[in-house]
Amino acid sequence: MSLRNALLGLLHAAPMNGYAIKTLFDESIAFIWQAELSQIYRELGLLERELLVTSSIEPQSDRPNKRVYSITDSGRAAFRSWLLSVPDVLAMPKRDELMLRLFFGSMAGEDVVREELTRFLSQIRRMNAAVAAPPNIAERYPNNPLMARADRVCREDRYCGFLRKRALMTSEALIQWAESCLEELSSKAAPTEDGTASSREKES
Amino acid sequence: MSLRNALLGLLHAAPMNGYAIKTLFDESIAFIWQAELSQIYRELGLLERELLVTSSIEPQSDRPNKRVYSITDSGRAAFRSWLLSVPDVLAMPKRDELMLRLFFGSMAGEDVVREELTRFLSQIRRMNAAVAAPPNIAERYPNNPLMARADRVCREDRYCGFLRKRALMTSEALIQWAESCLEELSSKAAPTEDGTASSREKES
DNA sequence: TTGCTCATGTAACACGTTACATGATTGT
DNA sequence: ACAATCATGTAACGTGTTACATGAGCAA
Repeated sequence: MSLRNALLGLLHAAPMNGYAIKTLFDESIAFIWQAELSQIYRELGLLERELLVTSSIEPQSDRPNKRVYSITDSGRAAFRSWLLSVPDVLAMPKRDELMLRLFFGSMAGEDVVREELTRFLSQIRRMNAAVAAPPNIAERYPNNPLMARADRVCREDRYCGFLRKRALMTSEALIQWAESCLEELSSKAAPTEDGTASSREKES
Repeated sequence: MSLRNALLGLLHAAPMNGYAIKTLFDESIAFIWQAELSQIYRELGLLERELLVTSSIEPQSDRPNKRVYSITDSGRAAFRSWLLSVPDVLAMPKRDELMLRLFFGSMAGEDVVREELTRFLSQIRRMNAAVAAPPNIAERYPNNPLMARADRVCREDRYCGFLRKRALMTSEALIQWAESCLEELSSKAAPTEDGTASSREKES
């Protein structure tokens, strides 16, 4: 139900075609929600069938025609009713492959775990930097007024500020965590000169 | 691909029936991975068809019979190859309903956002407490040696320690974040005596 | 000429959720 | 009497991913 409401929420601001929505997802709310183009097209089709949006073809000469979607009154109503009804559970369950891998870490061995943590760390550092100093989106899409507007609105919006802060705080916590794990791996069991205790031990 | 490897990993330790696996998921790795019973049964069926596990019926008199699954050699091989091949991307994309709701916070209004943050906070505090002082699982399943063993192994395992630490650090960061958001909501815009600036503003 | 951007879509598959059916035993 | 636990499963639906097809214009 969330992708559909993301779409309705974006269409609430302005009529858009699927491709533009995908760009918005990727550029402005990538760390909140993301979706594949095929998924967006499918969901837009469903929304149209349910009369929550309507579409019309906007012809273009040099480029492929656009199918531009607009939200309807019942779409607005559906979005509002989703937005205003607070769900009971807001702490979402986690399914994270790295965690699963770590859970079986003693079977994987120290080297593999170190490699995984190192990669994870560099990826989180990159996204932390991207959130701390967000690139100017408007500059990169000079002929796209939607992007410029979305960028400006989000920079000023109080709740978008909350989201940036959350991304910053969690990524910093994860950086600290991964660093501390790597330190512990280096400090203990690094020198295994004698053959008694190697990194991987078999379970009973 | 991850659920199947979670199953193979658990069966690596001991043969088990679907229901017991579900219990393990819920009690010991709930904050790492979770799955519905129907999903587990389906995946076990697929694994059996692909000869990565085998099953046999263990008759019981007073309770329904058990279908106990064991991992095969090719299952062990498949698990190992998954475990040892480090994927490129380890920082998983987030799809979090609360974040999406916050993104549209100015349309939802301050009261709704406050309610959402408050609920989120209490849920995260609860899970933080559960990780900080994990309940004794072995006590609650006195006739289940698998649970007792899983509990003991996980308490001693270095990588399970990493996982607990991660859950602690991220939940603490989220608690701080939600508290700071609620504070900001209370401090600013709490007294709106004059009608000039209300909490919700319409977009242009 | 190779590949990127813009643009729309289909098909198949993988993974996750919800509801339902069945039925004995045990605890409140 | 009612609910929970133990136990296995099916069916339908919802959501996310990957691969493919098509095609013009533009830049290195």
